[in-house]
Amino acid sequence: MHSLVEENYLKALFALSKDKGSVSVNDLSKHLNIKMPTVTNMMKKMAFKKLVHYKSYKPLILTKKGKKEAALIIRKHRLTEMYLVEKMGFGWEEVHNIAEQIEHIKSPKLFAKMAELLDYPKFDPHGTPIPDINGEMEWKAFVKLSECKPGDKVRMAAVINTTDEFLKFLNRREINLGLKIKIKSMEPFDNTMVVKYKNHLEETLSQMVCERLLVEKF
Amino acid sequence: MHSLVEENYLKALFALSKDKGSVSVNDLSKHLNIKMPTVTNMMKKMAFKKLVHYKSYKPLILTKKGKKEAALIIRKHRLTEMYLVEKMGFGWEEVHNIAEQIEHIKSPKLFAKMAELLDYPKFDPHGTPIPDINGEMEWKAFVKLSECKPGDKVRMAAVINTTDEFLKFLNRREINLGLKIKIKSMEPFDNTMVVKYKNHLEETLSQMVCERLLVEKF
DNA sequence: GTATTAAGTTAGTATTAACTAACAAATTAG
DNA sequence: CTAATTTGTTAGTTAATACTAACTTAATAC
Repeated sequence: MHSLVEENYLKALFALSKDKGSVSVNDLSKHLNIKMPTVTNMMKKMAFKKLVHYKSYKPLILTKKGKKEAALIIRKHRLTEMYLVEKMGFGWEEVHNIAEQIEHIKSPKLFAKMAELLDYPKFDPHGTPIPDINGEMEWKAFVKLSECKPGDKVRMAAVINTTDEFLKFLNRREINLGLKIKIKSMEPFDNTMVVKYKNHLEETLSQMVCERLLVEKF
Repeated sequence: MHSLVEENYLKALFALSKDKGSVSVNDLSKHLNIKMPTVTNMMKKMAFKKLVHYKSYKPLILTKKGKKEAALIIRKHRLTEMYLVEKMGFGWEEVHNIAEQIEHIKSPKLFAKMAELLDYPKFDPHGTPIPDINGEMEWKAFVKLSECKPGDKVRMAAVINTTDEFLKFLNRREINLGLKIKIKSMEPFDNTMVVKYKNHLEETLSQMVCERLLVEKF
């Protein structure tokens, strides 16, 4: 089994790679409040254990195994949070620290029981998915940006018909996977959308563009 | 705060010193499955922290502070066991390992909530006392059955050192918590006791058994 | 009351997971 | 395109907690 420390690295890698699919040593270092050399060393150790793909100076990428193990820790964390709130009467703001500790408990039975008592939830009350016992999450289906409504907050999930031209267009506007976008308005006559993201306070996207961007609502 | 490792030493010291008040390095070493030199070192460290009185070649004695900290860990252990059984539907045999881990969770709130949901129990279902938030236990009223005299009428209050074997033994004889027992006689040479209860008109209990049964006189 | 055995200690080593200092590679800016 | 900045790595150190081997003190046996 893995140490508590390795579990925390796994969790951080998983969380940070949500967006880009990979993580820099620097990001991980900052996120965990652990100096970079320590992170580098740990990555070598975890690479040896086949939890992460590691190449000097290259971004860190979780292996399939690493992703699954991370998901199982997230599962324990989310089940615990939900159990504490729904069954013990805690407030949502109180449970994070407790779950942060309980997620490391080695006892399949305990978490199986929590899941049972909570009726095998697939999402927590925030709508965040809870991985199942195999580490699989049920992502809500991706939708085209063109199908969203003003006010929606979404995250970039995929791009359809990725021509070079189109990717350059997206790059120029700093639109990339994982980007959080808020939809400000939509013109009904030509289906043009006005959106806001990062430091782009107002960006207009044509219907053609909006139909090629798949997003995840949150 | 103390490390998980120190907490385990505290707990072991507390458990082993129940009877004699002090513990040998050797006993502690065996109980924790840790070699003696390691124990010696740890005792010096814990003596520095005022958790244990340590003198070379002398028995180990918990300080007042050490006793309190140990009791608070026991409290967390017992509350957890009880919560798992009463509120989550676990069987008693399943909960020990889980409680062994959860007892190290740093969250006064979590255990306060467990205590609340269990109605601030002073004893677990085995009759074992649960230390309160100040580390104080209520077992003053109880005496060992072996310390009673013929003619005494007593009520079963708790069981010390509850191994599976011993619990089965008690079950076979229909001895359980709350049972009223009358002491008929005691053999002075081997301290065997003859007692009477329910429809058992004459039952003989060895000294070993009598020392493990805590009763309340009335 | 010495000899043997058991218990306890000292010294030195290993591993895990952190750190700092110094250097190297990659990226960004002018 | 070179210089400066940022990012990443190497090397060496530290603290906690374990170990073994060797030695000392205490307990027990005859």
